[in-house]
Amino acid sequence: MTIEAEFDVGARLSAVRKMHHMSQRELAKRAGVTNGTISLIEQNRVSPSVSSLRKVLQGLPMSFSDFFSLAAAPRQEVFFAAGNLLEIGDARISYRQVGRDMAGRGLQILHERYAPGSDTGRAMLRHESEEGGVVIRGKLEVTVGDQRRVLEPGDAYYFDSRLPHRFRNVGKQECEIVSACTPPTF
Amino acid sequence: MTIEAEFDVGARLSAVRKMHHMSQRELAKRAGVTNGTISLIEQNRVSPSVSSLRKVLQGLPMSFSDFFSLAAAPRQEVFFAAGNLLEIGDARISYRQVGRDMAGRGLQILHERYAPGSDTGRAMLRHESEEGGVVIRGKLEVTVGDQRRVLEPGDAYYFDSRLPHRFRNVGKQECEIVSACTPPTF
DNA sequence: TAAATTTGTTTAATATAATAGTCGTTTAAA
DNA sequence: TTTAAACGACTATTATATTAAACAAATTTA
Repeated sequence: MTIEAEFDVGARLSAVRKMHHMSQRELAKRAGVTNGTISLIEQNRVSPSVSSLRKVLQGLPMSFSDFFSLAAAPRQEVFFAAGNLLEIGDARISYRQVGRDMAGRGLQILHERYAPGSDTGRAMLRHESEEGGVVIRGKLEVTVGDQRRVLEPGDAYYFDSRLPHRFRNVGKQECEIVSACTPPTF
Repeated sequence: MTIEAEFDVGARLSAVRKMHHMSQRELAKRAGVTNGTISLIEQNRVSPSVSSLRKVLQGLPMSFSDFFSLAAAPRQEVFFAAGNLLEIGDARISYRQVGRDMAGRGLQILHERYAPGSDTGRAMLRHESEEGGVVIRGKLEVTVGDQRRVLEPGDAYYFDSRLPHRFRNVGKQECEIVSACTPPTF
C-alpha cells in the first residue's frame, strides 16, 4: 500500500505542458480554463480542484493516472558521462554497461542512426518499459521529463519510457547510437 | 496516451473507504478534515481540491496513482457461475478455464484451503498482477472492489489484484479452492 | 528600429470548496 | 422499552479556487 510522498503539482504540470510545447494560454484554451488559472496552479499558489485539474489534463491530453504516476515515479539517474560506464567486456571485445546495477531492468540493445536534423518529435509518452542508449557518432539532443542534454560520442542515457521523451540530431553529420528498450508487455 | 474517461470520484472514495471499514467520521479524523467534507465529496456535491483529496487519501492510506488507477481501470467481468466455465480438457481429465479469453493474462494455478471463519483480512491492495480461483468445497465470501459475493463449489473469480480484495470462509466446514496469480514482477 | 504578438504574472471580483455545528436516524447498551 | 453512542446529511459561515482584465517583459514582424 503506497502512500503519496508530497509532490509538486505545479512543477509537474509545468513540465508536462512544456513537453507538449504548449503555452499557458494555449493549454488554457484547450482545457476551457483561463491562462491565469494555469499560471497560479504552476506556481502552487492554489491547489486546483479535481474537476478543474481534469479539464487541464484533458487539454494535453493526459489521464489522472499518468499524471500522478509520473509525479510518484522516483527520479532516476538519467545521464551518464562517457567515462562513467561499467566495463564488463574483455581485452578484445569491450562491453561497456550503461547504469550501475541492472537489477530489475532487463532490456535489449539495438543500433540506430539519425540523419542531420531528424527528430522523433511528437510521440512523447509510452508505457511500461525502459530504454537507454549510447551515442557513437554525432550529437544527439535527448529530452526526458524536464531534463534535457546534448549527448556527444561516448555519452549515454537510461530512463523509464513512461516519462515524456524526445530525440533530436542537432549536429550537421549523421548520428549513430546504440539504443535499447524492453520488449512490449505481450 | 490515455485520456481520462469521466469517473465518479465520490463513488470511488465511498467504495474504497468502505473497503477499509471506516466511517466517514473515522476517515475524516485520520485525514484531518471534517466528516461533512467526506460526505459532500462522496455525494459529488463538491469537487475536492487536490490538497484536500490528498489529505483524505493519506487517511486510508492510499496514493493518488492507486486511487486514479483504480478509477481508470476498466471494469472486468469478476464472477463466473459454475456452469459458465470454458472446458478445455478431454474426457478423462477436465480442464475448465476461468474467463473467456486468456489473451494477456498469463497466470499460474494453485490450491488453497480455508479453515472455518478464517479471513485474509487487512491486506487489501496489491500491485501489478492478476488472480483468480475456483471453489472446490465449502463457502467463500469474496470481496473485490465494491463487489461482494459468497461463492459455493463450482463458482469462480478473476480480477486485477490492484483492486482491494478480501477472502472469508463464512461456512462451518473447511473451504478448498483452486487459485492462481501472476508471478511477482521481479 | 518600432509596432505588434505572445509570453507569464498579478489583482479585484466572483464562484466554489471546506468548516463548524446541528439535525434526524440507526445501532447498541442498559 | 429507554439511553447513549455513532452514523450520514444538511446549513450558514469562512476559506479558497477561478475568473476577467490589466500588466510588464520577451519575441516576432514590418
